[in-house]
Amino acid sequence: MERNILIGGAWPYANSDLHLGHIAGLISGDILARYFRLQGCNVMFVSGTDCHGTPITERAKREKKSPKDIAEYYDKRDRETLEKFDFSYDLYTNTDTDFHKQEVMKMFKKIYDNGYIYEKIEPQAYCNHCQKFLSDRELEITCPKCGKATKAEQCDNCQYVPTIEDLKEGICLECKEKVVLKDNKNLYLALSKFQKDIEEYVAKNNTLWRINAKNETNKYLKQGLVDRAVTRDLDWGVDIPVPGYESKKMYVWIEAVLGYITATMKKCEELGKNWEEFWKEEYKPTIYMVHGKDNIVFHSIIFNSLLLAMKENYHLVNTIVSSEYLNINDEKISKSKGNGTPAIELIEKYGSDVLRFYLINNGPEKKDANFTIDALVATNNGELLNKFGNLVNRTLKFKELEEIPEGKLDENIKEKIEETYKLVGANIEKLEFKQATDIAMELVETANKYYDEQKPWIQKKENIQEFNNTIYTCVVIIANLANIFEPFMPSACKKICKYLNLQEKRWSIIEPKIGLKLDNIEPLFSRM
RNA sequence: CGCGGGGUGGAGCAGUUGGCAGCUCGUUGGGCUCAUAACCCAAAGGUCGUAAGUUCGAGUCUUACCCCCGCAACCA
Repeated sequence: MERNILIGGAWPYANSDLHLGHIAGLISGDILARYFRLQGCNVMFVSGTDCHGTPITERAKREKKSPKDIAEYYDKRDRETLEKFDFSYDLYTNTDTDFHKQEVMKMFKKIYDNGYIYEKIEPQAYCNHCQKFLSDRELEITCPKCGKATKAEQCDNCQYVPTIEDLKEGICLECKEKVVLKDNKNLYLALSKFQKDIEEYVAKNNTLWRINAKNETNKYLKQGLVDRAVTRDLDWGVDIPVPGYESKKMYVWIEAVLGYITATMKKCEELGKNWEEFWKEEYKPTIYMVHGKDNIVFHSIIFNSLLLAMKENYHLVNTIVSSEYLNINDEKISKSKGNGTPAIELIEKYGSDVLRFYLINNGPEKKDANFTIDALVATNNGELLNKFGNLVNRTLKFKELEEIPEGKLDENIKEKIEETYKLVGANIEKLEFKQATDIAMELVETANKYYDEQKPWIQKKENIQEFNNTIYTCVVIIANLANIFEPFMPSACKKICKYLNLQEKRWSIIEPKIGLKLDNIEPLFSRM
């Protein structure tokens, strides 16, 4: 039976350019999507730009623009970036579409009607001058414990978490006026009701999760799940479909994660497919969620709770593919350090294959990783160009070779190719992407070794049939490398497909057409 | 006892359930000339932070200790 695979890539936040760290995390999704497509699975790979939330409204205010302008600008930038990195999303949308908002409101209403969203009235800091309720981050207080000034979320200095009483003395960060406490009503998601369900779900499903996802999720479960406010006093976002909440918007994390579903619905509508194939229990889908480590609990706990709260037989997330962080030159990526070079600038300079390969082979798969230009150059010139690129070149551009000769595929090589498909596939499914690329590179090395042992430059003079066998065998290897490397370096693979006129892409051994003219062969990679 | 990550040949790293210590680069010597001076073979180089423990056997598990890195905000 055809497997239904849903892959959700984290939604980039529309308030700054994507940097290499984002790509390092998201690339896993594209590997999975491309691999499962080659396997012939029914794949849906979705993502989009997250247009809402306070950082965007704050930025808009600073730049004297509308939040919509900001969101639209970065939505466009992000699309461009991801496209240049050869991300193969079935749909990349954004949260500012009417479709998304309408569908999310329906889901929210359903959860409300099911009794998992409830109203709570509590005192909250209010600024009379700005005429609005302030979130803790918009409020400055003097820490009662250590006496220093701090934002009201948590003391910057001593980690003290302020109580509501402490906020009475706070001042509005925007206008510097003293605030008052005033009753405010908000809707809360009853996460506490799902404690048991989520515990059971995690215990049953986490065998394939990344370690960080297990640890982080268990940490929250151990502390006990706490209900979370899902309405915000903002004017930019998705409306609340409950009477009395006309002036508020939906908490961005609730709305954005539901985007995985709305995006699937949208794409399936276009294709005339049934979106439930990817989400409902009866279709036995496999659901992957791909993101950085700070996103873990939103996907493992909140998203799954929302799915349960709809009570519509949703299948829960199977696998949390959460990466660690990427450092640049041994430093954490941060705007103040100015080392978060937009990924789009790097891709324009270096191209997608080498950056993708580097991020997969040296990326933050299990622990924080480091990126340096020196290492990138080494990967490009050593691994890719000298080994892979050169194999293709020395074979297809063999002196005076004009077409793929009629030859016999070496039996040992055939076995090696078949084994490589098996092992690379198994490692991709285990989320061991680094290991997968290492095994794929082994086939390249085997090929170069075979080539040297056969000495085709001598065979050509002494035994033309042996020469043909050697070249043919190498061409077969190259053709199959175009499949095996497809999840990692689609652009180079596309070039090979063109050279060898390969029509069929699949996850098993293929043989190219004998007699095909070898024209216009260009190097796969260029020296840096 | 704040939280978390890490200490493996010259450098950068893998080592997934404990079973002869691997990879890339670099170094040294050799081979080849098809290929983007790329390819292939061989060699040198590690008491796996320290100490103790569990075990037939530990880089891998337990305990103690030493050292390095991150933890306002922006930020995956």
